[in-house]
Amino acid sequence: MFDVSQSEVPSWLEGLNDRQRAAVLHGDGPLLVIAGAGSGKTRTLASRVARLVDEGVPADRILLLTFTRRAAAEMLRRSSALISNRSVGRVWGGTFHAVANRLLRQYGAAVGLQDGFTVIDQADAASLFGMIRTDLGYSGATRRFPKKETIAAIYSRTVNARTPLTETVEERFPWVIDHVDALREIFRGYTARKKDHNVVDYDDLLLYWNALLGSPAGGTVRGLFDHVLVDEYQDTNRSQAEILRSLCGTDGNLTVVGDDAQAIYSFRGATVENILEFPDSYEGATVVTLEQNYRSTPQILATANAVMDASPEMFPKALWTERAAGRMPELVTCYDEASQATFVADRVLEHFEAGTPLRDQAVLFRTGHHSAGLEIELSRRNIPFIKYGGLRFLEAAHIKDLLSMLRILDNPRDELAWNRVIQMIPGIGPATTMKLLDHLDGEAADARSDRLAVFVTGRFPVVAEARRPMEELQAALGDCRGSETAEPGPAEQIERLIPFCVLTFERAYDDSTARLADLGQLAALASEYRTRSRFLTEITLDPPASTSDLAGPPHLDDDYLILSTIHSAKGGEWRSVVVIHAADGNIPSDMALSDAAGLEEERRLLYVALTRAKDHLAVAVPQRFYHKRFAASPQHSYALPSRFLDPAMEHFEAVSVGIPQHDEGQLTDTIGEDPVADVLEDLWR
DNA sequence: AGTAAAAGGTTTTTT
DNA sequence: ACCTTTTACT
Repeated sequence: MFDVSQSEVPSWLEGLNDRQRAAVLHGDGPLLVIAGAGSGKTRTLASRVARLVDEGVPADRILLLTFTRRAAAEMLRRSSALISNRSVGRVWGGTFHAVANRLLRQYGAAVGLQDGFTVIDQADAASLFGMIRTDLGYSGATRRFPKKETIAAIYSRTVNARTPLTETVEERFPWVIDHVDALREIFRGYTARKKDHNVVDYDDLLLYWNALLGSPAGGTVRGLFDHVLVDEYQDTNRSQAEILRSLCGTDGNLTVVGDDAQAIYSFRGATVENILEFPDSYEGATVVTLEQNYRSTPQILATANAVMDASPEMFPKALWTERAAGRMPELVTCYDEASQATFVADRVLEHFEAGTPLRDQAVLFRTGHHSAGLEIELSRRNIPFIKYGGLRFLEAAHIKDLLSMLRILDNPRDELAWNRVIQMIPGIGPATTMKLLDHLDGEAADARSDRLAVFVTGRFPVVAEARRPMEELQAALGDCRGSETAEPGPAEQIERLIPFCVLTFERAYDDSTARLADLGQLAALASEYRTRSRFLTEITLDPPASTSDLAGPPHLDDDYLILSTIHSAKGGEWRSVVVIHAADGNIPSDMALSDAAGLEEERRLLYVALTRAKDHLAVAVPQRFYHKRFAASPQHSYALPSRFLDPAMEHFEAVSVGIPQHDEGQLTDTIGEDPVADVLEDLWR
């Protein structure tokens, strides 16, 4: 089977174990690689791509689908390093969504998509749902109607999981069960509105790609690729599985790699059935299991395995390692969040002094805000850090303002963008905006033109305070549009729009200076793109990690600690990992307790977190934490370590931090943590 | 009539 | 700390 002679072992086979070699050398037909945590999955996939190219498959006929753009870039970089004479640069690499976008820009007409469509992100989708909800009169009339974000989540889940609306609501959103009929109406309106505005959302990208494969153009698209490789297959949803099946057929050259023990995206409609049922769906599929872990010490691996052993696993595998023994993982009981932050900062500096750069250390947590206290402590101590997950650059209101202006230029039918931009003008609210847009559309229809053209040349009676900003906006948009032949680059357009922001930010934001500075950052980012349209699409499909979270002294320069949600840490590995807020209620999250499947996913989440560590692992549990339910009266309560840690207790070394002597062992008897505060609370009650 | 300020309620995780 | 609804003010 291997006709590779000993004398000339290709570099893409060097240092691989037997299982990995089998995956790399697998010929045609479906291949499933079950790759346990740290089992050299990336390397194997990169080697396989290298082998294909080396053996003559044209690079641009290979499709590599990954979970993030970064992952694709990293894998292709490693592939390139493994082959000497040919380039791997033209491999189609990226997320399902990015590839769908690329294909639909070219072949979208076959499924009724119009040229120049705009891709909207989850937040935009939510805004659109908000508009429709108001238009249909569900805002004031009905009590306790779900928030627009919730509506968007229900929609997305229904579409991605392909479950009927009623079922989605019953199982996942039982508290809105009374509004199913209203939701149905809103969803219909949403679909129609997107078509009107020539916009597509994330879910549409997958739906249209799937539809494209079933259309007359399907054969052409299928014919583009000789090999398709998919990473993180356990986190694909039904739409994605259908796309692959349609793209490759049941006996095509499809390689999927994943680990059912690391499935953590079911909230997004991902279904672990995709990977579990792969051998049935693709008869004759070869299955390769990678079980040797190259990442973690035996102690860390034993801990993670103990957590996972309590869960029923469908693909049996036992991770093992040849690595030398290391230190026992620590279970750190902290008095409160403050002592947890102190512990983390101390520990990070300790490792740093001992030679582990900050970027080889990570702090992981369940939700974005769990790092808030730590971030303050790190800033105070001048430890630079960067945070992944949680709030993003793109989600900030002022960034959305500016991007909306670019979107108007790009797609004058983008209602969402128009609404946002026009309402930036002082003295103009929803009612005036609606009137203005209606007026524009009327004029545009008469003149057989678009509303942008009418807007930049027209004159509109507005209240005095709105006059100057309005004129500035018209002039700026006009300049950005340029002439038919010469349009300024995206960065220049942003610069041109800034004066308008100067006029409007003052009123809208109390920290307008900082926000204006961010726009400069955005321009810098945009300068790397040739066209505005490209810039807009790329930034919504692959949003940058936050920029302003950097702090710290110059001498540490490019080194920074990694803070990340566990979800965003997927695929990462660090020499030292600290998992914080590992209390029951956080992991598992209180909200996941209602069904068994949700609980299991939380367990896998913890497993993913623990298996990121190479040499050092610590799990911190603050005993006392504050509920800020209503900002008025913060209540504190006691937390226990995550229930998932119970079966792993013997693998941990117990450590306590910040617990006052007299408090130890009698926590349940404590009456009031802060008697003075309690007295005052009583007085104000 | 429409906008801006103030009060009131509030289920993570992300392409 | 944020978004939606209510109230006040132009």
